[in-house]
Amino acid sequence: MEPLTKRQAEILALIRKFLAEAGRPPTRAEICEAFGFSSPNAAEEHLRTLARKGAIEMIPGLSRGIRVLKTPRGMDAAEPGLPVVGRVAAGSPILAEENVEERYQVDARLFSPGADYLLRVRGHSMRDAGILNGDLLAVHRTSEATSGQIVVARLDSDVTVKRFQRRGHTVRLLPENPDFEPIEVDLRREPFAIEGIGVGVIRTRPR
Amino acid sequence: MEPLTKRQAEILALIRKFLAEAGRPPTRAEICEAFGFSSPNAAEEHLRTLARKGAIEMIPGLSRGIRVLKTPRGMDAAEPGLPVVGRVAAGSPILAEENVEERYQVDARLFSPGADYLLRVRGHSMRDAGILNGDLLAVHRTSEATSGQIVVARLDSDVTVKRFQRRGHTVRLLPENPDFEPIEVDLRREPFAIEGIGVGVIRTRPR
DNA sequence: CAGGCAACTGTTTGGATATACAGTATTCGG
DNA sequence: CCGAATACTGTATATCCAAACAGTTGCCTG
Repeated sequence: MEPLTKRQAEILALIRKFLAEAGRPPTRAEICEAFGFSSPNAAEEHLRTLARKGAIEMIPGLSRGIRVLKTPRGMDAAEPGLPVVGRVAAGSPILAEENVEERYQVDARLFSPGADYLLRVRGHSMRDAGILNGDLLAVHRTSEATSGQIVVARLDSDVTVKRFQRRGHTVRLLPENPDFEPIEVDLRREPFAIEGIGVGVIRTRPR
Repeated sequence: MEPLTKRQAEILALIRKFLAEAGRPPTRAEICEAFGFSSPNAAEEHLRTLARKGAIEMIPGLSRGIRVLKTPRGMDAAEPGLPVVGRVAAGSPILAEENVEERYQVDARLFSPGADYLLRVRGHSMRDAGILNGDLLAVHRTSEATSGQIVVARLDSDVTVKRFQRRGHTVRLLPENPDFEPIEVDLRREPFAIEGIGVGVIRTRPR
């Protein structure tokens, strides 16, 4: 998005505020009133500029036909909420369309660092970490992890959730359930990638 | 709010949908188009009825001057999201202002039945049910529970989370951790009330 | 069976709104 | 110093829109 001048940013902020408080986009006249303009054309030209720069969309002929488009960062404001990723097809990117089951609107402030998606956990290997079969793991996308963190890892073509431990060329993926065995990966010989780190859990039904 | 007829509920649903998808309230004409009406007066009369019944507000003279008012259950537009209840002061209602730490916007569709608030769980007595110290328990407000459900119960002036079991005049509150002892309550002699049932869990940091 | 209500059709009107056109002042890069 | 862009004033107008008025149909209730 092209950069906005200070005044243009003020206009955009007003549109957002109006939308949030009144539940409808402002008219040219209402923008004028808010800023003290005496001509509706002042508002009209600001709107045209904002539309040209990609900040808003104007629907011709409609009253209050203003739409605020995506926010500067976080390209995916068009699809609000966090995507729920189920079984990940072998070889496909984790957020590929085919893997997304649904989207849930969840407050970003809940997790830090912020969650990028929710992964539906299969199996009981993380039971003792309080992550049960069917739970949604809130995942922050990153390829870096430190020992002790819970990671979403990709092995060959399998995606798994385990506690991460690294020693030199060896990565150990530790389950949190004595019934399961740790996985050892030799980074020099086997494919391995971290898809993200666990930053939270959402369980949608009680146990 | 006065009950709506089927048709009126459809109109209200359309307004909500329009608002969510287009980002602005519909005009009379747009309502007509959506339902196949050939007279704007059909929409006008529906809107008047909805306004009279308290479902919407109409601002006279303004184009698209429709506001959807609070929905029947606990989520009013003024205070969006679910309140987080921390330590509950003895004797005070669980949702009293002083007990609410914060509010988080969380998609209502996540839980069924719907969650009314989030209770911050203290202690480890429900560890084996995957509810850890510091977790947020999503609670559906009700005073009824069936055996086996996880309940938020009030004993004397203490609020606790346990698995519910009832036998005649006796209620047993079962922890999910062998280090803790079950609590027995004789309903004829001791104060006891169910505040709600657990419908989900949110953990905001990994373990 | 009369009367009320829900759910429409059809028409009209004044005010609300978007939008074009004609100017003015200021700033800024070339 | 000139042209372009920003940031406005002021005026005008076709169209959008809310809202009123006059009917119709079917259903339910007393």
